[in-house]
Amino acid sequence: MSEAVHPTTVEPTPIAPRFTCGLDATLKIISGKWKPLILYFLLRGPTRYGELKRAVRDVSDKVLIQHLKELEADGVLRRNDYKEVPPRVDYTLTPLGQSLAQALEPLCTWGTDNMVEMQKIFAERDSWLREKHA
Amino acid sequence: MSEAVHPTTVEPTPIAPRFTCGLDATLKIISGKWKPLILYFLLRGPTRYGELKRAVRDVSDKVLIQHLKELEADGVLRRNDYKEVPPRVDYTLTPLGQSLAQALEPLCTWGTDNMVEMQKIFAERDSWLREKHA
DNA sequence: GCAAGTATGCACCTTTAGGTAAGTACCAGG
DNA sequence: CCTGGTACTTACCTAAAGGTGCATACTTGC
Repeated sequence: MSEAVHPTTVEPTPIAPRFTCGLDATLKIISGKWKPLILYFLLRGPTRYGELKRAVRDVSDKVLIQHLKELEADGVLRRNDYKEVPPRVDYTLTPLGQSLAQALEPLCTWGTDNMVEMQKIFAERDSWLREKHA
Repeated sequence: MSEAVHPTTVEPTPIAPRFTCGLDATLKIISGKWKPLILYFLLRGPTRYGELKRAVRDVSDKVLIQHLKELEADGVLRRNDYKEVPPRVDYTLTPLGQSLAQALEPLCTWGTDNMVEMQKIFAERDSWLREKHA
């Protein structure tokens, strides 16, 4: 590599900004197995923890909480604790989160529109994996 | 809950389709550290392996190839092998892939629009992690 | 009085996604 | 003739993401 020839040339910013486009930034926020689902579901309005848990099927408590905390720290949702005796908490999208969730809609639509092909693809994918594993 | 009252009502399909909406399906396809980036980049037209590798910074050969294979198997892109002596291969989006990549645009836009806030958030996130780890 | 539901916290464990480093077959260029 | 570039492949390893199960503190319903 030609870089190795240079005697450690400049490069004064070790902080790599590294954005192909805004996509990198977005992905950093929504990466997490259930995060897109959570955000998208919250478009329906304030949601209690329990509801969310039931909505986002198969998510474990640990991970759900963890994701919620991260999303809150990232400023896309807000946690509301009503300080009631049987705990009562709900989650809302911030304006930022709302716009993000809306940006997810095309993906949702795409999935819906191509549901049939997806079914086929997943079926093939599964049998393909089975062969490979056996 | 009133559901518990019902004596194990119907539910004749044990094959769980499990789609909150099409989002689940979409996520199954684009989940992979670099997949969204790959798809989005391919919107620019046929791209050789090397170009792609250089475009999607920091991706390793192993993973890039792997992702490309999966995306091909999922029918969103096509691999073109020109069977030439120094290998020459390029990748193109299928119509399906094209529509998918287009559905990613809002995410990209969102990231760009909120770049400033993202910078702040990531900075805070990092120092937050550092505290926690130390 | 005991189970269940509320929203979590924590310790532990497994899985797997991704990275590293090597090798392949072939050719062009210095 | 040896290095570098093409597009991969394979074996191996690690870090991290996610899952499981238990505990909490309080209340209401059976």
